Amino acid sequence: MPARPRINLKTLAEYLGLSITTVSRALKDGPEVKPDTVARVKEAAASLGYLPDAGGVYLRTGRTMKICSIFYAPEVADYGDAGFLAQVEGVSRTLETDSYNLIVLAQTANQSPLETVRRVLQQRLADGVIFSRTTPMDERARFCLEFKFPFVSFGRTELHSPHAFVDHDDEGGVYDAVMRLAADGHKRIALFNPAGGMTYAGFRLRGYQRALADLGLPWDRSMLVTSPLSVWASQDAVRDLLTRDTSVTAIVCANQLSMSGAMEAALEQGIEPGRDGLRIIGFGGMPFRMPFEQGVTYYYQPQRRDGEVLARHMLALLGGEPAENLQTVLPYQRIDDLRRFRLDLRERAVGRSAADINGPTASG
Amino acid sequence: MPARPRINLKTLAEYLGLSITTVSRALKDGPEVKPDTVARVKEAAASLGYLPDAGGVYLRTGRTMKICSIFYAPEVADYGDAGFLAQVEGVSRTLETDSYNLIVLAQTANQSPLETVRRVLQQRLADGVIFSRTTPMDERARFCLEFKFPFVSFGRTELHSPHAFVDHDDEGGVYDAVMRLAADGHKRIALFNPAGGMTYAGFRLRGYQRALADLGLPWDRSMLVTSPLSVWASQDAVRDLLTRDTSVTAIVCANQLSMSGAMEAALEQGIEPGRDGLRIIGFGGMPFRMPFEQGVTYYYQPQRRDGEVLARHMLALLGGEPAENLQTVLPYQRIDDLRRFRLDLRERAVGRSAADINGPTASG
DNA sequence: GGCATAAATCGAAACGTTTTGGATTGTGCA
DNA sequence: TGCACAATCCAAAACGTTTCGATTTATGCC
Repeated sequence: MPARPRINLKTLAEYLGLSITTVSRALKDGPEVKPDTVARVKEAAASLGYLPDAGGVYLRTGRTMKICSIFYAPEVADYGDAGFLAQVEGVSRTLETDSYNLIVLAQTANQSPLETVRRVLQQRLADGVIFSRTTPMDERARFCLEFKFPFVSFGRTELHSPHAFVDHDDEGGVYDAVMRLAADGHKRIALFNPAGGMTYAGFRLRGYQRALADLGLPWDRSMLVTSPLSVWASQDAVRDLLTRDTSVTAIVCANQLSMSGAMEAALEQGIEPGRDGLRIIGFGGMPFRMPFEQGVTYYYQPQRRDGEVLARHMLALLGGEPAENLQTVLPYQRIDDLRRFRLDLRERAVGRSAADINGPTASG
Repeated sequence: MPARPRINLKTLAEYLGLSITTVSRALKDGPEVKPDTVARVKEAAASLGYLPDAGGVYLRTGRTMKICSIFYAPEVADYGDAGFLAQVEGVSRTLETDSYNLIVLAQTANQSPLETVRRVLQQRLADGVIFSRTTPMDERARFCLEFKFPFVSFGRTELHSPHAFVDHDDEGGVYDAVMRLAADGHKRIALFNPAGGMTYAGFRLRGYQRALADLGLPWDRSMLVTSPLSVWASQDAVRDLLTRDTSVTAIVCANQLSMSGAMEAALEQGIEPGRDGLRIIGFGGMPFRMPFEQGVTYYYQPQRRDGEVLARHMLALLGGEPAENLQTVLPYQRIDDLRRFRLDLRERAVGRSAADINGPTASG
């Protein structure tokens, strides 16, 4: 093992001719320490390069100074990143402002969602956890609430107990999408929702039904497609839909993978995706290139900004803020011209300003 | 903070009527502990749910039981993941077999590569570090060698001191690509190499030049394109090439983002990418859909398997294995029919076997 | 100068685990 | 039974930091 940092509280105390206690207290702005002494201690610590040893702090206080973010490997690792790493960057950069570091754990296909969270708590891997793909009665949320393990979910639950979350306005997004499609003359609009019983699917269905009701359009159950969100599964599901119902003229997709799958399926059926064929609208955090982009509308969630909000809520939670105050529903940013948007992203990338990359509606 | 696990060495020792020392020794198969006692202690530990407290272990031994993997945010987070999360899954799953956990850190655009590594060491965030995008005289590798900080690089350096690495056979891959293009009649073959002075660019250039020499084709410097690897930068660079030289019939691209960029640029010039127009070959770990796939050859690096090898080298290094024995160059797996390959991946995904997803040449 | 009080600093113990070296117990032989 | 040696177990200290409560120093008043 490499040598330990040579400066610890003991050496610092010896250097200053003070006790370890006083030095520790001074570094934490203890009110019973003379301001003179505080300044002297801090100056010496800075000039000697003292860094607190996280292990010592943990053993005494029980605080690991780590937050764990869990990603669902089958969804992310095989088919491309839907923005998780952008979120990781946002989370970790924000945590660092409070000396926290982010641990990333993969939940593989053969693990239950709860197993990974349980492990984080049992092994004291982190002071709190961030997880997504929430369900209405999410067992992880219930576990964390029961054991008082701090967490911020990316997505809501329907639990009565308040807890911290960051989510997007799925109901509003789908409502907007359907209203716009209807304004373009579409009457046979399908909704593609994710399989897995996630909470956000409910919000999306609600937005869909509300828009239909407001439009005076009938609610036709066969217009609801439910499927896992891989390109392949999406392609299958949309193929089925288009085969059994040729009157469908538009699909509101769950994410960009399912948008790609829907485009593939349309091509298979000899239908051109886009404004003149099958109209495709979708959601997501990574506007990378899809088979077709013209006539595609994309509801964008800037994941880096999302990550920052997640981290801020987590820090506030750890600082004692009540969870009721840490519940944020962020708007989607609608992109009607994906190509233009990606060009804009490109120009901003040249400027290399991370804050700008989050888009003009970033209010974080 | 949540309560600490209630079972520690003290409670276990009291339960067994032994000293803390003996219990600790027994759990580690200490040779001076009676086999009877060892078995008794282990059984009690298992049934009472004893888990060692990582903080206590760290404070005494200096071992954090964590490995840190650093990703370069601008390359990964903005433009989509080139397989990093698949690698994360492979690394973390393999580390877990030795009770290690993976920390993922983002190196942002305004940080130097060394800064993140230095921080990991100074703050004792991990026992070792994994980083990629190595340069020939990589300052991170030199730093780690100087301070004896264990590391495994994903990519080689040209440093004299031996160190552990996992890399792909870039020279062999490009050699193979050029030979095959030549066998198809191509004589004006461009090489698209990454900007940034990374070691692997040298290997690729070497493979390119060696193939040309073996083929008796002239080495024309204008056939070498160097650019950052975003879709946008790639598109620009290939546009420049095609504008100034219309005789180019094939490009060996650095990764699939640059393949996409090259396809975009070809389309701009009214050239059809593929077997009858501009032939495009590339490398990468994430065979997601590109604008064109017919006539495209893809040298695939299965990142999950790569991650497993990285983790095994790291564990061996920490276990005292000399770095000279931990240097692995993995072959690329050539995919001539991307569409077929993705269908195969899909079928395997249905089977949900992670080992199979790495492909038939996985020798890991 | 002595006393009371406040300000400032300090010693000791705690957190969980590992490891060195000592103490205790068991065994074999004269 | 006593001695020497091996097997087995144990006490104490270390790691770095925080925090409780005690001790020391400084200040103001009579």
